[in-house]
Amino acid sequence: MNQRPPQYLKLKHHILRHITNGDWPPLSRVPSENELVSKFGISRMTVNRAMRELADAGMVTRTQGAGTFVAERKAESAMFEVRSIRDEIISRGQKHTVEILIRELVSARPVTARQFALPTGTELYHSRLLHRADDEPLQLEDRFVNPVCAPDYLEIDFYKEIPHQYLMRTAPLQRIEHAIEAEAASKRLARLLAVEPGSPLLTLTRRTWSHDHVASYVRLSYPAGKFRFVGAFNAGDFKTP
Amino acid sequence: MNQRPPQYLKLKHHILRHITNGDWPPLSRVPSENELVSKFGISRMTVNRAMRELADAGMVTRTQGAGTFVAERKAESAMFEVRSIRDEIISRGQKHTVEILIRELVSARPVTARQFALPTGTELYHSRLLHRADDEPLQLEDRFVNPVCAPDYLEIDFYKEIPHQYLMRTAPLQRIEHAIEAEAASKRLARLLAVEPGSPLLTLTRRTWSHDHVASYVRLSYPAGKFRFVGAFNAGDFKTP
DNA sequence: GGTACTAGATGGTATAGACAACTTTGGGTC
DNA sequence: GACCCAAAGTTGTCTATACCATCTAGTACC
Repeated sequence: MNQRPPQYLKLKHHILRHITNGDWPPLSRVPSENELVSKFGISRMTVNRAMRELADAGMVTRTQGAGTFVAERKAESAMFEVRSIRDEIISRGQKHTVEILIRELVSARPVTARQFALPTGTELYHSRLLHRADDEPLQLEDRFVNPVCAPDYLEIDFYKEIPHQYLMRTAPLQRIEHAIEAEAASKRLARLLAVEPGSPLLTLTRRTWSHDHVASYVRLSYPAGKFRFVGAFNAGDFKTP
Repeated sequence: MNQRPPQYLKLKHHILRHITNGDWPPLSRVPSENELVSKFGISRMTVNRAMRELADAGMVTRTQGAGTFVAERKAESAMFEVRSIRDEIISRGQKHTVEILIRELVSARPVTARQFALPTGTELYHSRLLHRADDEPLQLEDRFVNPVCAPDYLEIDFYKEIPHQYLMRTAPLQRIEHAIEAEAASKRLARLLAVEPGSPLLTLTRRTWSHDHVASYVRLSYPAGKFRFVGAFNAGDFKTP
């Protein structure tokens, strides 16, 4: 009757599949424990464990008496949140403006293609935006997007919805890879960010996965002193009453 | 019989207290589920839930057939791991050397005292170490330590055990706060790290908590191009079999 | 001394049932 | 319509039991 993958894991994956496929959109209702009990013929304790672990992972939210619902913000749980630069600027009380420098369809160069694990020459969307806070350049965003994961990426009105928001909405995020480093500004970057050539920049490189493909590869560059990445981590629950 | 805090939480906190107090050192054995069942008069399923959640949080490790044991590496679970620079260098296949520049007891200046939430003038340990990889400066480590949390900090043989290891071993880590930024090298930093003044540095600032106090405040500076922080994050389990 | 096996201990999962706490809903009353 | 209240639905917790998989220690054997 019960086979190698435990029942609670099978149920977890069943739920996850519906969520990441998109047929259970954010905020929609997940079947109640008793419904799942009768549908899958497993006990309620087992269903409860599966749902509780999904809630711990932040995929669903549960409310006693109300029900279980697909969570909206999926990937923003880990430290060094993938936060929208627009939200960042606005929450500082500054004015956010964005300038579109590039928006095109390109053939992947070897170095870029390798990031996507795709053959050289594959067509990719490419955008380059400059974000300003109170009219001062804050972030230069150079982004490549896999057309398979976001077919109408070039059609977005970047002035209304920045790429980050679009991708979060469209593609169910599976994995994120970060690298943060410091570098000296090249002449081109210095000109765009209004700093001296050779002055320090803070650069975040990020790859995201969706539907088991690399969905995007982006480089975010900030002038030193104007931005920093922060995060916190708590061990266990660590309250000792 | 059962009161407001659920039984499984009471048990979790009971175990956690023994671990953070230090009377159950790392790798020591935690009572088996059946022992806890008879000791606390609760059912095994409840004990199992408590222990499973502690294992998920990384506080203990469990092995079927063997038992449950206090985990050794407590805080290295979050992304942007708190990894020892020595391990980092050695795992790159380079030679690690460390030079002790400062090792002293100081009265906290206002800006430092504020980081510790302590009054100005409180005595703190201060150390400054320079780590080299294959004789090239890689990291300058400027560290303040709360004597309450690590009384014999100044007595360590930094050549054998770098501060990071000592602190991990001594103080049960409760919380970590990070900030990563880029900066231009001051003359002093440039000289120590063997770079040009004004050239880009990557700087990590970190505070750690232990026993409900700020235990340490450290600034780690790296020459640009020689180091970067990497991390990854997976949503849910996200395998969809 | 070394090796192979076995019995016991331990954690991993699952069940059926129960009660409690909480939310929503619908009906009844004013 | 506005309000109150009871009923139904949902999640949170807990129990007692069961069977299985794995590891350990001790024993018997060579």
